[in-house]
Amino acid sequence: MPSTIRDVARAAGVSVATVSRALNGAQNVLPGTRARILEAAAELRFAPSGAARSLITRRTDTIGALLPDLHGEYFSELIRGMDQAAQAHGLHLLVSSSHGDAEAAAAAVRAMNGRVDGLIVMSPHADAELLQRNLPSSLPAVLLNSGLELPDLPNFDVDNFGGALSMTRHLVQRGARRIAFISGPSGNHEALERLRGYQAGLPAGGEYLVFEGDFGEESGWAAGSRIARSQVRPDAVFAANDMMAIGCLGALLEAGMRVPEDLLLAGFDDIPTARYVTPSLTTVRVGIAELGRRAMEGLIGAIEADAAGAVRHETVPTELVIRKSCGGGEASGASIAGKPAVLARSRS
Amino acid sequence: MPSTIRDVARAAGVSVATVSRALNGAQNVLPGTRARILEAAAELRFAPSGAARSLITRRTDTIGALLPDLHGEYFSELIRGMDQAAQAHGLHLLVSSSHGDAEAAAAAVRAMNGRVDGLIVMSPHADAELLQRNLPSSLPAVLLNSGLELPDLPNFDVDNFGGALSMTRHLVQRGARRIAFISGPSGNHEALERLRGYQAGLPAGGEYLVFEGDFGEESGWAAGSRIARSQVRPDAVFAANDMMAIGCLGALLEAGMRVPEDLLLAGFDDIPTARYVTPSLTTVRVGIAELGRRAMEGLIGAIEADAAGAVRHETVPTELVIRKSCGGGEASGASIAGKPAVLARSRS
DNA sequence: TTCAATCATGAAAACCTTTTCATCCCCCTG
DNA sequence: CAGGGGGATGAAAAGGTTTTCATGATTGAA
Repeated sequence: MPSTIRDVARAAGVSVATVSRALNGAQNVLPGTRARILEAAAELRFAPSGAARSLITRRTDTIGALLPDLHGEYFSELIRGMDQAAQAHGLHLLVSSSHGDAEAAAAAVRAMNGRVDGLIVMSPHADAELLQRNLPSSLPAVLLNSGLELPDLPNFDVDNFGGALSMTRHLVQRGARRIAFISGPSGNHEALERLRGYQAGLPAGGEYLVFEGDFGEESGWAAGSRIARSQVRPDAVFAANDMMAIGCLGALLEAGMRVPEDLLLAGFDDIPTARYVTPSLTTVRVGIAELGRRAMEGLIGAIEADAAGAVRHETVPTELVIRKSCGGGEASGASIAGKPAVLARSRS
Repeated sequence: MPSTIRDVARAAGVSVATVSRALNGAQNVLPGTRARILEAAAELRFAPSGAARSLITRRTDTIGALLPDLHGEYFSELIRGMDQAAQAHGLHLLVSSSHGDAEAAAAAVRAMNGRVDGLIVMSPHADAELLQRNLPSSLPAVLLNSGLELPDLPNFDVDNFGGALSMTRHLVQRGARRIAFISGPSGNHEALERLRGYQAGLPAGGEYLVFEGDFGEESGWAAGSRIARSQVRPDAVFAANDMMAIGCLGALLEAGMRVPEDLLLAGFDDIPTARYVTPSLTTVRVGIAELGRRAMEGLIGAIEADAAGAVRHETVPTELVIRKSCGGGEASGASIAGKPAVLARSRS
């Protein structure tokens, strides 16, 4: 059994109140007393029980993050950004993931009660009604990439539309006339925004040419095969994320096509791998860690302000990263160790 | 203010004890009573306070993970594996990272007291003495990749030695005579084990040829440049991790060398990117998620057994993944969407 | 019909800390 | 010298839940 504040008090010959004061750095305790207490605490290896403390304090110094998944570089970066901001404020991070259905998501939300001071929610199942029903009214929360416009919950997302728009225009500027788009899963909000951006970026009269994908590498490969075989080949392919672009690249190369000579190729996200494929992949950089950091900062702000006149909606800008797959960018060698080049910054 | 069990009791016209019983699924409560309570709880959006509950229960249903960093695919995978196992047991995951020095690591350990039921520690600063001093004696813990042999703490690590040994032998078998090794940071336990494996795998009289690295891409590039310029060039390079191998590859290609025609190349870890570089990278696959999962399972076992006659030390085996950078493996196209081929499995 | 046993329910303790309020001592000032 | 003020300390309440023990009722058996 771990030692309690009582044990320390007894050992130091003072009351528990004094121990609490000494340990929490209150000034009104005599230096001698404090020294005695500190020594006793160290001796007994005392560490206050977080549970008891948060029960009375009503603070847990912990932020919960509800994520749909933990797979891949995207979430790694997201967690890193969130943790960084949390750490800067002396907070811990409690992650909860893979709640496959709405029921599990609701349970996850409820399970956070009394364990966290605030919640970052990123879940396809977290619709307005579910949140309203399960989120304890007193628990501050922010949404991530939700696509929801809730009156009482701030939302943080990426400028998917603006990024896709810039990229499409860039491809046009590079001389592409027929630009194909490999879409993400149809229900996905981010995928839809990127599709909208592509559409908006096409020149007047430009052909709208969409292949369905699901953000997975395989679906990119499938689309690539179809593109390679098509009668009138597009002269550029823009995939809604990097993994599909990479899959597509594999199919194109296998079909004997050359990138970027025969076809320009672009992705979205700028996952680390994008720099290392051959040819290196032109893409839209999303500050994923930055997104996580901002969401965390926003949440912390909401917690502290309490009566939050805070930000309601924040969109993280994107950057075009031009590499060899669309004929631009760095030399082959440099592309491996070099930093990504920044061409344009989307509207924020 | 969130509603408490008291509010529910009042609303349902019963005592708090009965509410507690009903909500926790005890059998000794009349169906009618239970229904009334459930309804009242839903109405009030009641969710029990985790803090209060763990105070009395002495369980938090949370496992803490102390990590040195969150950067890169390695930790993403590790967290995923840990979370997967935790979730399977209905536990949450509390991550804590980037404690730069021993002091911060100690503080992080102490901060976990009363917040978690167990601790997974992976920290270069967590030496035996620090742990002994700061780990509450009652808190179950396991070590990850520590290189420490502590009598009372189970340790989980990867078979770094065996993996490096297999890879070195494989290179020899492919005909390599002069095999260079790019090492990891000198203080790092894993790096040392891999170096040992390389050394052990060299044929009798084989030349010991080590370039210093630090696990970063840049250091791999630097080593690659030196190798390309060297008088008597090695005919194979084995890097202690994939990032250095990739950096090395860039330098070699820039120097006009061909891989694998002029030089075989191999890495260690099998990070996702390894499949996508050109030529695809031969490497040693480490089941990172598997490692995380096992550590978590081991910890949970220790918690439940309590008087743990449990596993003291577990080493996760590695697999050789043969790709094109050493002249073997899949065709170029298939290497992008295909699964990694497994050649050999290291001793466990 | 009566006694015992079973079972649902309630009262209250326990978990461990922080914090308020009261107490006490000492020192300073009038 | 007396009174007051300030500062260190202690006693006790509060926080929300689970759990033990007691109580009362209902049911079954003798």
